[in-house]
Amino acid sequence: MRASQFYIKTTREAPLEAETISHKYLTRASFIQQIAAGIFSIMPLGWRSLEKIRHIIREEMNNAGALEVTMPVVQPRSIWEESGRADTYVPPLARFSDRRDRDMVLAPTHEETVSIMGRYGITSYRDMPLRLYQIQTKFRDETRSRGGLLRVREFEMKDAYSFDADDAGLDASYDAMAEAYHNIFSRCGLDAVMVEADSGSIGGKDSAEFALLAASGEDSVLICDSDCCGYGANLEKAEFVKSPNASEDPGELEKFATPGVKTIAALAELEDVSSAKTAKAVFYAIDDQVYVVVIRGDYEVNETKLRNMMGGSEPRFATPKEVESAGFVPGSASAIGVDSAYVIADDSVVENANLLAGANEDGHHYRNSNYGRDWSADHVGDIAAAAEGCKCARCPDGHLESHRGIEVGHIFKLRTVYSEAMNVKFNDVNGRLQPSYMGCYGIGTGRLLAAAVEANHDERGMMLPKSIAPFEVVLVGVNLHNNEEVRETAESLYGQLTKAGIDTLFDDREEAAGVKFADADLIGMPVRAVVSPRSIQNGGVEIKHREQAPSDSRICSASEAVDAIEALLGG
RNA sequence: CGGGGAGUGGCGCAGUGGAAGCGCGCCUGCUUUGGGAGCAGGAGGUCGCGGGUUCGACCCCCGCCUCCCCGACCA
Repeated sequence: MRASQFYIKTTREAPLEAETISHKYLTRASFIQQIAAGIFSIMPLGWRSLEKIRHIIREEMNNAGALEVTMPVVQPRSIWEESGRADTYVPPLARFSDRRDRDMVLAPTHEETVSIMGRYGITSYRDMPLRLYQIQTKFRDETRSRGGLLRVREFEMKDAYSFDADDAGLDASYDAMAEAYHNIFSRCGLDAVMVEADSGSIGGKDSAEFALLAASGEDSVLICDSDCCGYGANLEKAEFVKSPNASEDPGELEKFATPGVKTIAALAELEDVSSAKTAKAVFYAIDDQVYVVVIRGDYEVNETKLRNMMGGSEPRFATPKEVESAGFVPGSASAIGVDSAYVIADDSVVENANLLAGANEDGHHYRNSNYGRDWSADHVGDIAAAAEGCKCARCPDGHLESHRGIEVGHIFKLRTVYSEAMNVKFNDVNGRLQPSYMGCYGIGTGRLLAAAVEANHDERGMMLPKSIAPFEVVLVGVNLHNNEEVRETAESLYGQLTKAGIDTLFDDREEAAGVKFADADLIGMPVRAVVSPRSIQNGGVEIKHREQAPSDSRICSASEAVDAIEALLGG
């Protein structure tokens, strides 16, 4: 492609609203253009990168036995009523009425339509496995979009769905997809880690997300630092082994004055002990019932674990009013002596003796509170959030490292949630009607591109991996328009590169050399070849990799340039 | 939805109750060509929208819209 025939309009400055690196670079390099909050157009350069991503995805999906389809973005609301998600989907469905006043929605995902597609033809266990995928636009009316393409409202996603006759089949489909995902990310040059994830309120048993570790990520991911177990999970899901306090005999419950002490940190400091020697009480409302949640002072509550333990309803912080009317004194709260309270306890407070706890009296706490003797709970379990340094639950020596990650893919075992609701049923070997076992598998293509930029850039611009860069090579001509030898050499090299099947951008614009170099760095093609009076004087063509400094470039003769460039590209 | 910030040429920004400016970009010509060039001449703005105050509003007042950041939320 000749740059003079293409649409490249780079800018020196990014728009005011761009804050993340990927947003700035993708905008400055004219890959994307913002139209509204969380809504973008894709420009020719961005399109090329996305097209390469799509191509890789298609190949891997096809290899995994999935068939490509397209399902509508605009859907009748009635099918969402059938699945039961018309009113429960969060964020809210974007709705509108058509001219006949029918209720329509913009699809945020496609379980409903794929279920309809599946039930059309799946009548026997012999019809499965069936794996379908599409690369399609979604619209989610997020309460807040952010970070350029990292989190948007309208976006393109590859979503795949599997139908199987039983759990074993679902496991096989899920594993096939997980393998395809590993291949996709690796072929995109991205080091994405697969970590366990919570399956969310939609149910299902297993779920995993693929995260690209990057400081700008929204996700917290915990990964075991030991080589032996490979355990990783996102913050919502992460398990860990709690470190017990030194065991001691129960002491006598003793109330003491703690004027002005409102926090665990202050309490621990006053008594000169670790916060692990305290019991912390926090207040949640679940289905409008107020609970006091008691956890050891050095841990935080994991609301997802809490939700799952309590049956799936979303917990929220209780209001001060609710806390008071339940009989608690914030700052000095505990479950001790509040008989009417609903109590949830993390196992960390159950197993450790002689903790400092609130006395439910302003300015007072207890020493030596012990579970079972001084108070008890209605529910006990693991509701603690894992954090950096916690002991790994899967291996003896490992500890968890905390990372920020960008969620670029997510796979779920849905099982029969949708097939029951949407009536995707088949006759099994015994002739009995069974719901199909479904899975769903998503990759955000735009987010993948943005994540790749977040993970691969320097101060001059993007450094996209060759498999997804808009071009593999940029051929810069300097003095093309007034130097016959330069022009002939460059044109000839461009022809050879094209013939060799190397995706080349030939910068034949009438721009100053500095402009072309700056653009090449910003767009970040993996290899740069320069033909100029100087390079010819030095023996031919100057080549360098994007990751090399200009001073590390080298000269090769025009005849060996294609081979040298291929070598630099690496395979 | 709560908190904070911002809307002035394509982009980044300044600005004053009395004739809308600067840098970059853009157009023409000439000169240039190794890190976003030089000279000269040009084009381009409903100062977010609607009301109000005023002889006069980009500026002051009221209402609204939009965008960004933090939080909440995120099958």
